[in-house]
Amino acid sequence: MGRPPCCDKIGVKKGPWTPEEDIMLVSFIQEHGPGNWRSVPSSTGLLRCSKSCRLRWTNYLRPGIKRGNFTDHEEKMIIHLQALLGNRWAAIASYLPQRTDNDIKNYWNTHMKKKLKKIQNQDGVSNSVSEPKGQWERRLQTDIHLAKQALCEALSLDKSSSSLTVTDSSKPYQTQELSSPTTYASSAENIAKLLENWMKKSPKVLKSHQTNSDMAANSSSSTDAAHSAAATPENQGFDSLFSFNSSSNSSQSVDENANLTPETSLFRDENMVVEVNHHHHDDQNNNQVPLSLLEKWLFDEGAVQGHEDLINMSLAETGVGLF
DNA sequence: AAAACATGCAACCGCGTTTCA
DNA sequence: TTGAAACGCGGTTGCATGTTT
Repeated sequence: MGRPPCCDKIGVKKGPWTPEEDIMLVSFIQEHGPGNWRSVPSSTGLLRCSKSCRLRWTNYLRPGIKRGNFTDHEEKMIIHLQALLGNRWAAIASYLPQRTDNDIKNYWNTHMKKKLKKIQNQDGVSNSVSEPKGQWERRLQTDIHLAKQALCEALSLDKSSSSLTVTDSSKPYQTQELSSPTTYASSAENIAKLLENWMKKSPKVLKSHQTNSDMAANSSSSTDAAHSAAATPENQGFDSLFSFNSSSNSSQSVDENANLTPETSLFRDENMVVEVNHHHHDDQNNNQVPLSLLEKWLFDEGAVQGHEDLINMSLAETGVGLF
């Protein structure tokens, strides 16, 4: 008597997303912002469950995502953080703002496991990466540090009069701004790039998409639009479609987003932003009572150090010593 | 050239947690 | 207070692509 899968309803489409669907989803998010996923399928007409929409956005369409080619630094971060936190991919991803948890998980399961196994075989020592001794203690300590950091940043948020810039305390290395329609621009670039790649594939791909019965309703017009748009170097069709605020960064490629701006990093945790956006004043009013005690606790042990310090501490503690 | 096998990654599934009526 | 719905996360799968035989 398990829970029925949310996507088992009749008429809910599964499988790879088409460019048309991506456009529909991004268009909706441009207007309404991310979050409130349950209303997305009905509002957009997408034949997808809300879960699928959220996943597509967070793992693929969200601006600021860097794909492929993990750098040495990122790789080391992942190894150390995995040793420290275990398979808490979302937590690990919070230290790598341009990477999604799914991406990191995939990278770990494919590249890293292999690499580490190789290294372990070379050393002839069973390493502690998978489940190091005392991991629970380290995990607990890390969580405490993160919690302190979150509180610290919440306090500074409350104290600052600025309502434009907030920091998601659970997402290190990031700054965030209030959500506005203009911040969704780079999604268009993501899609444009996707479409380019999509069109580069053999025509059979296109054909397979077109023959999909689920697309029958709107294939004639939208597929043509995608085709013509992707067929031109400038993706003109989509330029017009995504003409909103494309001037500020339209020349950037997805990879160039590697230098994450506050604008793009906004999407690291959309719900949090929306939350802040809507309830910032409420927070200021409602959270004051317990903070004095928390402040005391925080500052008794000294100011919470920066994220770098946390990482360094964690890395020193892990003693993985792979590099 | 083609079959078999390996790899990488997007997407799905199940379940614990949170939210809300 | 409670139960249903939604959210979020980690594990897993399926398929397209690349490599080897």
